[in-house]
Amino acid sequence: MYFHIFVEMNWEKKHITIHDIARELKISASTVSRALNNNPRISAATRDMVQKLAAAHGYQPNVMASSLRKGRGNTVGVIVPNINRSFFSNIIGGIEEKLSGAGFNLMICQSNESLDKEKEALQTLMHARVDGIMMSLSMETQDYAHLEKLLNRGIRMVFFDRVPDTLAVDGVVIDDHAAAFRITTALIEKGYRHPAHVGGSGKINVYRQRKSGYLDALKSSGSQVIASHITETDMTRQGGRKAFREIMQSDPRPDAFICAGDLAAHGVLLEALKNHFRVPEDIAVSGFANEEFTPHITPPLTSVDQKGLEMGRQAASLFLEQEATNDGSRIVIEPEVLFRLSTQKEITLRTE
Amino acid sequence: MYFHIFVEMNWEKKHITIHDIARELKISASTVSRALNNNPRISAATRDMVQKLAAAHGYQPNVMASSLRKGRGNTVGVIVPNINRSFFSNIIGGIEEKLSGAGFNLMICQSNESLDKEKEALQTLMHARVDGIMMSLSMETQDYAHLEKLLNRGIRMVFFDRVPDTLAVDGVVIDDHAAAFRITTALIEKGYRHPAHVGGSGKINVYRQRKSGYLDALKSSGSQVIASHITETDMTRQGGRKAFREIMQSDPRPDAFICAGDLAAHGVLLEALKNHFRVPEDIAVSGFANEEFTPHITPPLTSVDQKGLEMGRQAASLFLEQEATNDGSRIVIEPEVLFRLSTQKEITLRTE
DNA sequence: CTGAAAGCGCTTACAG
DNA sequence: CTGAAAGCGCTTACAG
Repeated sequence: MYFHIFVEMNWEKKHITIHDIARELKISASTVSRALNNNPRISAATRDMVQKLAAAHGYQPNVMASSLRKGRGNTVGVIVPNINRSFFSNIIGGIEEKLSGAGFNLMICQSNESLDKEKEALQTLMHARVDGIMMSLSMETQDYAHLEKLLNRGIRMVFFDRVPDTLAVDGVVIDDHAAAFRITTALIEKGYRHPAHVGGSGKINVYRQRKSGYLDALKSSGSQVIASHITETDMTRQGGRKAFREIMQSDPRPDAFICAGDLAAHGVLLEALKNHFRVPEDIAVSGFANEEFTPHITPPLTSVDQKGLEMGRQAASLFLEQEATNDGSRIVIEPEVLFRLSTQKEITLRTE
Repeated sequence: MYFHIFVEMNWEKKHITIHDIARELKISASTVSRALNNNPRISAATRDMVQKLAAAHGYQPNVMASSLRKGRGNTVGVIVPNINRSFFSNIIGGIEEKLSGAGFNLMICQSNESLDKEKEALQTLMHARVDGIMMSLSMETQDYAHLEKLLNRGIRMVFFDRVPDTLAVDGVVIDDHAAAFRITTALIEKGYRHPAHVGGSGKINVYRQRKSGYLDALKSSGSQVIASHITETDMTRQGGRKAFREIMQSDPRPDAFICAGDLAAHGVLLEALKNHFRVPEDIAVSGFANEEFTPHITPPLTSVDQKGLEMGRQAASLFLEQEATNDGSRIVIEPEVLFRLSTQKEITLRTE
């Protein structure tokens, strides 16, 4: 009786190995290993026999052992600025979807927009012997020496959204320029005369793209570029409020704010309302990223769907297809502009 | 020359092992291993010598090898309903902070509030041979058989926020009852006569607690409990809108809505405004979870800070202290109610 | 098609 | 205080 219980507990606790299966089937562990891995040199009969017994015992390969032996762990590291922004968590969802199908696990790190934390995360991931790294740069990351070092060591890397522009690395981005261009053009067509631009740091590629999309739209519609209508800010609500106050000093005053981020756009919006401007009648506001809150504020905020899920999937595919070298291929995804009430000039007049 | 280059490349590519260090120092690999792990039986002199050389070479232990040998991987699995809710991402932040200090890595999975995905995640984590699991139940999880199985196998588990109430497991929760009690009491004191309650599924512990906090507050303030003022909904904006319409049918009408979630509260708020009620003058609305958007909508929404970071830290500490068995200890954290404009009755009268 | 053997890099009784 | 040896569970040339 006691013995029985003891055996049962062992059943529960002890993991079954290929040797257990081999012994039971009176074949070698090598054969079991091959059968389990669908090695073509194994007869169909033994393969099926092995796989059946393995399934019956609920055999699970010890990933540490196989990783150690194979020299790679089937894990990929992911670094995002922040996990709780819907854009990035969607990307992670897309990556996970593709990669877990291919048998990879994810190790997720946050840089919190800090270069030091980014380096730290890289450190951790290399330490964990990941098979590759998928990441988006932190805002602070201007210099790519730490990334080059890894690339030179032959580490597989794929970047998404925020890509080191001077490095020939694989990456997937959205067409930021097109999104900003489309918004700006649309607002001009709706009758807004002087769209302003609240951008992010010019050191960051995506923000440069958004700004140049805005500028090109002004030019191609024959509008004047007014220097005092263009500013840079950190992408916070506070930054947006400040940007609004500053830009509204200028003459002529703008009647639209194309913002490179949703938080800044929301700041602009709140400050505009606070100063008794009507949105969208007097002033239009648009953001970027389609954060969860954007459709639910008053008025709902025009923004850009950056296709995070899609981006994650594509980045993962790129990673899977990637050969030993990064050859600098770029996938560009079309963003979708979501026009909402905050840019809908004179809607009441429409019904006439 | 060529040879030199070859050597250099090897330097970059090949990971250095304890044997390399042993050879260079003319000692055994055992000693190197012990020195690196600060084994007290090693002389200070050799320890320092080894550690110095290891540092100089940038030695990094192969975690797969040590995991395989030790039979555990220094990884803990984390399952949350959803990674992009600020509450849960804060919890993850707290867990990471404590656990990475103790040398653990995190494997993060999302259940998406689905029991099936929760089981799948558990499967994945066991497969990866994690040393333990920290999790919050999915909304769908009513039956705990899958968890009991793991517990019986001796898997270390710590739960946070949504804890299986019939199992004697370690967990950390907030005092949901107290938060709901405090809000309800405060609203009654502010002059709201008939607070209604928009709750979540009664099958879930946290929602039961919030409801009973509401009920107890009514009782202790001598208010009447009106059955038609109490409803259950999924915690979406749509659910909140529907709940508002339903409850407003009843007689007497409520003049306040204590909601068990922020999205539902926002739905209530939007529907109230749409129907030309003034918030907070005619109707007060409060939420739960202090989601990012709550301070920024109009009017700002009273909500409850669930102390995610703190909860994550405490859960991680519990995990680290935990002996082989789950003994069912519960840590209860005090939430903080953040009163905002949405529950601020007759603020204009205040100034008289 | 199958097996015996070596080895991935570490840790840890065992011995001294 | 240190070393030789075994072994964690797998994979994979090598041999047949």
